[in-house]
Amino acid sequence: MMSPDRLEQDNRLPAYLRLRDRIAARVAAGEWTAEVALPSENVFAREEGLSVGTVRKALQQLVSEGLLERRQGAGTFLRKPAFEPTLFRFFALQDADRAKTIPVSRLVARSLQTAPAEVAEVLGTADCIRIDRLRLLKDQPILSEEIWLPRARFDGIETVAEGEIGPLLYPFYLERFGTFVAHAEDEVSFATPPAEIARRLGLAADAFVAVIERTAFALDGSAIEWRRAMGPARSFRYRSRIG
Amino acid sequence: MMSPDRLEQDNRLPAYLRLRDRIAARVAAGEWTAEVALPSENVFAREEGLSVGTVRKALQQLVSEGLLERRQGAGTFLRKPAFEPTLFRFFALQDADRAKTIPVSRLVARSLQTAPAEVAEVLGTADCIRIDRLRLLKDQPILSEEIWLPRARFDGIETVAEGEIGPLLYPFYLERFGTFVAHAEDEVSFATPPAEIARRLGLAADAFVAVIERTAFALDGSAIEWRRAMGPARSFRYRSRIG
DNA sequence: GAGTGGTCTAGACCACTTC
DNA sequence: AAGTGGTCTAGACCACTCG
Repeated sequence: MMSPDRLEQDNRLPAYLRLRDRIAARVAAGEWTAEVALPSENVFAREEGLSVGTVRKALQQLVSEGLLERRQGAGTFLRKPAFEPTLFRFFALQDADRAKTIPVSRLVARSLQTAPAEVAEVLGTADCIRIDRLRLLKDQPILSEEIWLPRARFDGIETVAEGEIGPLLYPFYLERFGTFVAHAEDEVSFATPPAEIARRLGLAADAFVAVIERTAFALDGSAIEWRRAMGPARSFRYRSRIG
Repeated sequence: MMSPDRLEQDNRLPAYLRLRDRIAARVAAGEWTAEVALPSENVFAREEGLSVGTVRKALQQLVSEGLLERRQGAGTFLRKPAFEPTLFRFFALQDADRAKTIPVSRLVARSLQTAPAEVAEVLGTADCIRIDRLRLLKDQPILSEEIWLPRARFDGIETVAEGEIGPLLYPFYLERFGTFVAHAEDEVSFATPPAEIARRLGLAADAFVAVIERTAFALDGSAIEWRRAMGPARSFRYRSRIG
């Protein structure tokens, strides 16, 4: 209707799923940036030539995926902080105030690299960007991260000024590359760190670290990020909700 | 309609939520045990005096909560193995076949106890049953668990024959006490174990263990179980899906 | 008070499973 | 062929937010 030139995949998916994708794309394109309301159900229904019930179903899909939030009487809004909460689950928030003290991020290195086989298999390509990042809480290094991104999707991120990126990567992915992280899979384990990592974290050579390996996925289910984070085992806490 | 003597809480919740609770209660009561279909949408609608759309919404709630599953053309079914998958996330399945080798469970001790303050606060009572359990894979102890249950809900579980309980507790909670574990919150950390636990696990005194502290919740959101599990850190893997 | 999302109804047609 | 759940429509009324 609106843009038949960019029809994407119209392979007979239900109307509410196709609408979901269309709205997600417009969100990613930055059409309704801040905390401004999206069009109402009725407006969407008229514009898209669908019934209100179908529009509602599409919107609620996006709510359940964390992209939007709806407030009765007020409207439908972006949920920019989406996924932020999950970033706090790594750290031992043993501060007196376990407030939202976002750890400071310091980019140690960024470069184009050929991903190791394990990573390339997950991301579907070996043509990658690697980011090494150190995260600190109160000047104490608490996490050393190694992040792999497919170059096709994140081209140029290796040269973006560090100040532009901010402490949280997922909001930046959305704003800059239109890529929304819909879900992720984590795997936590325990190991002795490589010497280089131990040094970065200020640990003894025979210390132990917790290891979090994460694969992040876009709305369409494709893997868009692989990362491995290591932090001192003693102060490590990982929170998770099941079910 | 059917049993007005047990009206529970009719505090003006939406009809579809009240129906959800009614169906969940009947499931818990064992009304449709095996892999037999539940009544169809139309039957429920007629019986409950609601429209099909409302019945559908209640059923889909239960699907999203993991109690039921629906198959187009076939019907609506119980999902007994609910929550089983999450029980495998603890273990390093480094076997050649990473099949569903359920670890063997051995009950070490069961007794009525006053719960420590930390646990009592979560469960809402200090009048508890404590279960100590050891889990083994190929005769190797891999997890030592300390489980706290509110006595009001699980009275008698401390004397049930061990053979009746089986290796998985959550299905047993459902079958015996009508308590469905709807979700849980885990917290993973690493520590040096108490001497007693180290001994049970066959570890050196200065070894590291992974610690999983879990609170499990019923459908109505009340906490029904607290447990702490410890296992050798080196062979530990914890998988989690976010979002 | 106008507009929003939340609930609920009463249908229709379709895709699928089962017999 | 009959019955099931999945999609979609076109309304209704309500609870809530906001100007």
